[in-house]
Amino acid sequence: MTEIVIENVKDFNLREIFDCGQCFRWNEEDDGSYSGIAMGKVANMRFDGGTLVISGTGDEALWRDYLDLGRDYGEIKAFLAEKEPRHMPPAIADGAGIRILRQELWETVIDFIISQNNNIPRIKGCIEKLAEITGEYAGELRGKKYYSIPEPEKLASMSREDLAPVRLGYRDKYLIETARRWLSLEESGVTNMSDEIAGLPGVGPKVEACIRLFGLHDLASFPIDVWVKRLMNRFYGFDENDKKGMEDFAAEHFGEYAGLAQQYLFNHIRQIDMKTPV
DNA sequence: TTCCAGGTGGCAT
DNA sequence: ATGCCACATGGA
Repeated sequence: MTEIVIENVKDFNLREIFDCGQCFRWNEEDDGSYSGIAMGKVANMRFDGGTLVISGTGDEALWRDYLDLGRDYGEIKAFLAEKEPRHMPPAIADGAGIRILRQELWETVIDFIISQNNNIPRIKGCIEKLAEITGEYAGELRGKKYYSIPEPEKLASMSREDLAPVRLGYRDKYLIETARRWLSLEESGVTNMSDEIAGLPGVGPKVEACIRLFGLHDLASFPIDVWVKRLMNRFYGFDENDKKGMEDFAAEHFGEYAGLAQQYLFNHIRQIDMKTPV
């Protein structure tokens, strides 16, 4: 059990990073630290006064990359607040420690196919159960066993009956078909999967945008879901079905960091509506 | 009971 | 190109 200590970490908050809907496999412990699994490595993270302590498996380089510690988020926040001074500053203040993780592509494909027409607690439950019955055992931490997300080969070999305990609903067939498509793409020599995301079964415009943002770290990608429609209406006056208008606005005002802007705003409006339900 | 959740695919205009 | 609607599941 190694312990990694990283000091002088800025623009960083574990809850805002792990509980903002970009990932689904990290959970808060009673002591305020977070435990979870990524890239097959199990770890616990605690953060206090600019010092990040990571215990478990995986080396420092791996976690630095995953947490995107090489990027200056302060610079991006200043850029966004300057480009859109009306609602961006309070949104940034609400989630000043948000970062976009560098997650594995295949996992985000699985995650966001499951996310469609679903809510975050149930998405987490489905992914947990999927890993438990189809993934590889990855280790134990604080009395809890962790399992990795199944590889495409594994998932492609499963039937809907096999996946029934995961309670995926109608999404089970999308996962299986996507795994099979993924395999055949690999077998036909496709190396750049980023061109193949659109067109996978169960992947429409919104899921594709999430995969680009969270799985390919394309910070310009701007996913539009029910919450974003709500906020674009409330903050900027858009009709809720004017997706094109919202995309143009995001590109114009948030530019290459539209996806990060989306995360600040998404987090912000959820904070508001959780506290004061309409 | 009905509505909703980080929507998509299929089918009808 | 745009507008409906069924789709599984579980919590409010």
